[in-house]
Amino acid sequence: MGPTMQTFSTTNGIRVPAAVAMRGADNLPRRSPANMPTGQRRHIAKGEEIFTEGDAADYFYKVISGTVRICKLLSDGRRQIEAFHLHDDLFGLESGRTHRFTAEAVDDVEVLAFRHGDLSTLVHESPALGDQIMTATLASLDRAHDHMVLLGRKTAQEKLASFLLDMAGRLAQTDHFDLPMQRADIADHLGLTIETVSRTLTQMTRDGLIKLAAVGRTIVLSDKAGLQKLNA
Amino acid sequence: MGPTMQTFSTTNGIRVPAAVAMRGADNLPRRSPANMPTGQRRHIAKGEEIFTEGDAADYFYKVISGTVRICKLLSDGRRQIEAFHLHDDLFGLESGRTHRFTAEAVDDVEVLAFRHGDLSTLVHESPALGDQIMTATLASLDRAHDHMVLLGRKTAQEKLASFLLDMAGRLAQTDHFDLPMQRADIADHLGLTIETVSRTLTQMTRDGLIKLAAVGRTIVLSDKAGLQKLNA
DNA sequence: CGTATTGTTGATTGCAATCAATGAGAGTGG
DNA sequence: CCACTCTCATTGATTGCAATCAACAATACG
Repeated sequence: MGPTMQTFSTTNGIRVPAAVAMRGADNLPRRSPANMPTGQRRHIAKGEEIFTEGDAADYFYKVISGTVRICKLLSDGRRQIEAFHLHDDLFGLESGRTHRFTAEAVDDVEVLAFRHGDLSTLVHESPALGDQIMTATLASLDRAHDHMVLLGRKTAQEKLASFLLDMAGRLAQTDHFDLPMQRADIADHLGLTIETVSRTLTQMTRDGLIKLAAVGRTIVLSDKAGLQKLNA
Repeated sequence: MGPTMQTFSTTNGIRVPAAVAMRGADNLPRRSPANMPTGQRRHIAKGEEIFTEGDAADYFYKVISGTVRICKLLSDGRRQIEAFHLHDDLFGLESGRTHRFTAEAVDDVEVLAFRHGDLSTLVHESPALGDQIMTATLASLDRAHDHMVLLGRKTAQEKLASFLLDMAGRLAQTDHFDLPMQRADIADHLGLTIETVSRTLTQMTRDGLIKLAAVGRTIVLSDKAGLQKLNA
């Protein structure tokens, strides 16, 4: 895990080769690296925001480590978390000049920041890179579509089953993992309240579907098949 | 309105110049038109499907006229309509080799079909076109994000206010328009039941927010400010 | 050790779903 | 042309899932 990784991430919704970020210059034939925009490393402390809705979209980002939440707020404070972004995910790409959502660090986060204005240049000079960003964006749209089904048509239990299976796939290869976010984040991602999240997890524990550590963040999927049955 | 239109559509979520579709060849310097993929006109009758989830993603499409609904189904028949696509909107672009959702004609529809495999070639040869498709896709992602807030965090009344204002903006410049889709489509788009859609529209009529024709499809927004107050 | 934050559990409410019936058109065929 | 059917929309009665209100427990933090 790290910036030197050159394989595709296959567990993330947005698949971008790490090489794109770190060795972008090498992808451009007959160009000196000096001409190239380079991802700029940035660290964001837990709870801090990376950008807010309405900010100028000067940069887009790629997650190196940690978890980023993308959210939108209604005027009265209701919040929807559109997505959590993990290692290798891209976020902050915009069609317009400003960011249409807020990005915050769920835990301590490291990202690479790319000048948004360079996107077009990058794509011009390396069509393969353009393809990959396009693919990543389409994959993100895919995930958004799946999440709309969840928000519009699934029950609380189904929402949590889907969420846990998704996070397990992205955070670890095993059925044993620690959630990086708190209940309020899960609730605002799934269109529920924290009470319902808590109650549903407790019920799933009673049903033998999962095991919850006393601490609350550690999850074991003890009946993956049972969870998958709730998923579709 | 037709294939000769060369201006941008500004009222749709996905903005693509019509010229891209119909005169793509002209955008490619020093290339014979014979080499170029051309949009293939297709007519789909009301209710027919354009492609189904799982189909090979051989083509992507651009709406010329009519309304297309994009949906996903759960195994037990619950349906989520991810989006309605109107004039000039692109749909059916995929990151993988198969379609991840179903596209159906809400009413009689005309589209242009483009070979999906040509996308990469097109973008290679005309970076400007690539930018535009990229922009259209990002705009689509934007709309998806807005819709997630609606599905996850808005009340039935707020959902319908948002929906009516959106459709008014896209279908007409006036506050008087005909909805192309039936109540079941609206319900499955907003994460509600047809009964709740009907009741809420009736209540909005009583509140003087809208006027409903006896036929049911014709809507007048009589208090746009009132609706906008419900929107955020 | 005291305080703030986060998570769990209980009691109750309320919004939208479900179940059910009726009405209004549109299309069909006798 | 008119019954007949089918689809679509509305309205009413009731239920039920998740939200809200409330208290408390557990953990982190200064």
